[in-house]
Amino acid sequence: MTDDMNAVFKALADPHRRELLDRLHAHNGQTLGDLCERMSISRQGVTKHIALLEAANLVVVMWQGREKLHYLNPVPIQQIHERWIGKFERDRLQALETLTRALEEQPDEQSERGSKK
Amino acid sequence: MTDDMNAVFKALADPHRRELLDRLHAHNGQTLGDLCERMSISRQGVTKHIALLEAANLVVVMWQGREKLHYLNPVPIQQIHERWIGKFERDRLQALETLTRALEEQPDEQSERGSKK
DNA sequence: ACATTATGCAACTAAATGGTTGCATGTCAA
DNA sequence: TTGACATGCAACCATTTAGTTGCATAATGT
Repeated sequence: MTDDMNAVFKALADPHRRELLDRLHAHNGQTLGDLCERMSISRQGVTKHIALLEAANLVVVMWQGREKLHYLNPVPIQQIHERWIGKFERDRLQALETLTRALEEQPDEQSERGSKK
Repeated sequence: MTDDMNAVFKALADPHRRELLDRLHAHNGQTLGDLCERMSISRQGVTKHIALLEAANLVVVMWQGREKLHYLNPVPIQQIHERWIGKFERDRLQALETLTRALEEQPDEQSERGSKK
């Protein structure tokens, strides 16, 4: 519970997993079968992705008979926002200003090396 | 410029890269050498990470003589927040409530299979 | 001019990742 | 009880990733 931020960022890094979160966001409490529908990968592929999402605590599951119901847990995302994104946004304007000023300081020497063939 | 969200998420998935962003956040405009200090990996390792951060447009570079100055670009992070995190946060309470209600509906059958040895 | 400094590029390796297939197991319904 | 359904587990493979080392190049200071 201390710093699984890493697991959360890793989990968010894959498009399929973000898709799964999006689907749960659209309709919470879906079964594995539901989540597999119109997914381009196999059921086991989806299972593996879900395992990561569970490990990151982004998805919690509940068994109901033979069905596995999946629920979105928005808390880790909230934490990312608070612990990590917030601090960048906070100085967004200031950072841009710093960059702008820096760029203006060397109007002659721009990307001499950056654009070499 | 359309959807490099994937590149951004991927870039954020690595602890070293987040560390680099943190360092630039603490002190903008550092050189490669600066950023390598007290980093546990080699300079080339750092270079590779920075390449990804640049590809994701999270860091912009400016050459000044032989020095490469790095600046944090907070815009993509801002976009993540707006396009992706915001929508989850928005229903945070509602989603938790849904989960809570769902859990209460089956007080008998919890994780019968989930806890099998 | 020369040594030093700041960086880039390329080749290579090890490990992690994303995907598959095959088979096993528990649950439901007839 | 039996067959179909929902899912899990394990082995395997291909690709990507994170890291290294070695050498090349451009700018700087003396």
